[in-house]
Amino acid sequence: MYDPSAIEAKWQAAWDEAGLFRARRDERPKYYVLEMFPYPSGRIHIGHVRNYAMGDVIARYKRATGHSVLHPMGFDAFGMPAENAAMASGGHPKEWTYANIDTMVAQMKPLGFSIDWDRMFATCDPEYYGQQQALFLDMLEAGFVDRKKATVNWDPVDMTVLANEQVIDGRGWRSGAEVERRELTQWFFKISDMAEELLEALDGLDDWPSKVKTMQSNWIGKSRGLRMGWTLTEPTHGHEAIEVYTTRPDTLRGASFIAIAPEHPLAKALAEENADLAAFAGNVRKGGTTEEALETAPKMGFDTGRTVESPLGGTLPVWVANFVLMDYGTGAVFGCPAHDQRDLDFARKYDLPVIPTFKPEAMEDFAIGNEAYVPPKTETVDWIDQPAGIERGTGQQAIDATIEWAEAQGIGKGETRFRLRDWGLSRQRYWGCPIPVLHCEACGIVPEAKENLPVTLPDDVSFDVPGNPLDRHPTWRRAACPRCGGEALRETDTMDTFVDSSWYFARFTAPRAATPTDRAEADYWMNVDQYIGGIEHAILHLLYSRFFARAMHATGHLSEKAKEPFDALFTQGMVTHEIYLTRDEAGRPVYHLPEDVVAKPDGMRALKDGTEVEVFPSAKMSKSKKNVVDPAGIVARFGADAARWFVLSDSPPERDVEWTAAGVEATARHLARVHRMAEEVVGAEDARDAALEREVARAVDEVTKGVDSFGFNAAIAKLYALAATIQKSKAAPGARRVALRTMAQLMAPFTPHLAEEVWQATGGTGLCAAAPWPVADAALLVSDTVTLPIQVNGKRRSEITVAKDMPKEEVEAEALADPAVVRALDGGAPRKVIVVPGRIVNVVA
RNA sequence: GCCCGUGUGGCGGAAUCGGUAGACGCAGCGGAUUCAAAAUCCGCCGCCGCAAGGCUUGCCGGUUCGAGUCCGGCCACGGGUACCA
Repeated sequence: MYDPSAIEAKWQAAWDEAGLFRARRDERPKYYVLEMFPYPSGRIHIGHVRNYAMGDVIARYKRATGHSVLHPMGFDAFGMPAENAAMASGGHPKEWTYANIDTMVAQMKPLGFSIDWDRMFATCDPEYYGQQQALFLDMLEAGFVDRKKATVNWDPVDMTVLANEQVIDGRGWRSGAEVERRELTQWFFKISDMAEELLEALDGLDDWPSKVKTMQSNWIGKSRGLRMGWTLTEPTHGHEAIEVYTTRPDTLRGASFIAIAPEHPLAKALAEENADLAAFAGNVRKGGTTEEALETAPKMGFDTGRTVESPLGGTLPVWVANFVLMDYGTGAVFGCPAHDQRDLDFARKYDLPVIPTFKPEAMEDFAIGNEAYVPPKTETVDWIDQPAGIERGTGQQAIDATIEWAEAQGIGKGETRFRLRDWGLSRQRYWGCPIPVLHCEACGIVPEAKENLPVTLPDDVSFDVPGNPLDRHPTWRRAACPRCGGEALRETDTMDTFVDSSWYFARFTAPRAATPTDRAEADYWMNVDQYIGGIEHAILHLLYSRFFARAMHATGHLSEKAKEPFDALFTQGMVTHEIYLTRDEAGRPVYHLPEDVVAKPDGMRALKDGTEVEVFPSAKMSKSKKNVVDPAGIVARFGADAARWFVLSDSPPERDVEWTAAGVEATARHLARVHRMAEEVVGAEDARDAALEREVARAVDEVTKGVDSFGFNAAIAKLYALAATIQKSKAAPGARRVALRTMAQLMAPFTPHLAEEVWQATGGTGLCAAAPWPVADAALLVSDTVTLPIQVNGKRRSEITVAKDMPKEEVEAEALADPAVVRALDGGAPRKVIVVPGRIVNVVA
């Protein structure tokens, strides 16, 4: 009888006792596998199970192939939800967070992951964030840190800064007030200084998904363009010209206006004497700071009445426009409506000229309607009075030629720019790592002395009023200036939680060290050989970690090779589930948990009262839609092995997987079958069977390849097939016993507890988790015949089985003699016969 | 808006290099066992068609002896968009 609850606890205790999962530096090659650590939201969900099951497959497999494995776990424990919980129910973020961590660890341990729990930490442990402060001070000293203005979401009613997700349709989530953009002085990491290096090093990341590299490359956004000054017809407020940067200098002749950001110094100066412009600027400041909000906002402009001289003759009007951002380039652009949709919309709205500078190759009648003409820069077009003299050529040729021309004319200068902006790390929040600096009246901004670290968060805070509790704390801010000893005030900004997650992988190599890293440990364990996490982290987290690893190398905390900290990256998909809902009297949706719904012949019904339930297609599990599955319940009913096997079985790891009750039940049935098969051969003497040995060898080969290449679903499919083969085999019990023993090893990364049970029942020595991975006998994998499909005109008509090394001519003759082929040819002679050895035959009639 | 993905039977999905589309699993159907049921075991199972055969990988077009796979255009859905993590 297969009883997961009994065997799983037993084997977990056995592994613990053997200390199998404690990472040790020894003579074996090391392997560091890491899953992105979780946020302690309350309980683990089935998506976590899938993520850690994948890492555990790798960890157990690598251990079996003779590696010394580091497989740690921790918690990304600072962040907004803890403060939100404190606001909602009056607790303290610290208590909430640590209680959640306890719950989640208690949920994870029964799943049997081969984690070195001794290394666990949370980023909100003073031991961790104190080292983060030390790291920050080293980075400050090394010139990686800056202080400058940044734009934030300001809630004018709550008088507080809002996160982007707290801005809903341009309004504050609590106050409902219209949010406005406001500039604050903030701390920054100078990641943009590293843009070129972060871009170029992507090339070396051979084991990263190319989509992630493409996304990062686009995010960094290297571009070559032209920077030029447009002379104001009349100098004003100390401005003689407007500096503009453009990546499309080839469209210079089509420029019909200059647009500057509302925060541009010239716009600000003009607004001081023009109430209408000031009102306009105030108006366009409304709304959130996200790129999406800015890009999709209706385009608005204000004509300043000023003009600039065009280097090509004539003058252009100067507008203030909401779609020009001070953070990008110079805060000013020229508008070329003919070849930019945004500029065209703007020009149509405000009746500005639309001047084409090129048209499709060899086209006579060409006019711009309400759609800008924007062909790829690689397409050849005909140019109209192009200043650099191009007549027919690609956009890229014209861009290069125009930059050269502009430099020769002294109009402007070619310039390489990056889209990547510096990383603003200041947060006006309590539950984060305090930035360890002081503001001293005498000395200015002074770094805290390292011996005073950690700068810990005060516990006596309240969340009944909006804003940062550190700001209003009666005593916490006051401290002695480390330089002059006088009175100083602590910085009350805390760090972005992305800082916490940008070096935790390094800390795992020596989680209790008195410095951020212990170089001997870090040099041994780094890099992370396999990193596994969600695609949602493709850009920010991974880019910030790459930056941090470089900064940590520069400050002596990591070696040269760790500058790219993640050798291989795998991005896994989500676990989804159907959504069940009924309606209340007012027609509002009422969501139901999967366990509260039952399938009846005529559809889904609510368990409580039998009401008919509407079923919506699977979507990412979310608490609000109640389409969540709690792993604790699954483990209790079906066992950890069933949960682990199922989340990996049905879908390729990089894709989403749909959780279904039927699926996990089928898994449980299969695992029970395997258990039964092992019981049947207990006590048999080992025996041999050629057919079984061949099948086992094939399974070893395919499962190994599957595990090596993240084809977990394919490996599991093969394990299903192997179980069926063994079950149906007429071979002696002893031969099945041998086959099952190897199958236990192949199953061990997926269902480690059941594997131990089968291993023991079939006479395996010691723990299966400690046994070396099986190797397939190459001689058993080859076959001397091959079956070839035969196509006629690309359609499959027949197949033939021939010797593997049969010459092409003989294969062709045999194929043409095939009755089905003769019939398909209908007496006609083949025009051509294509024989792809070992693959296919195609007869062209 | 912009960047990156994904789209294959009733369902989840397979097809590692351009070479038999639908492995494996679910659901369904038929049978064995059983007094009966559960459990278990065996078999069938893309669509249309009595059959021969035809059709079929989101839609439209292209390259090729041959396209789920490569190219172009569209549609839908998902991720990211710098203060959610």
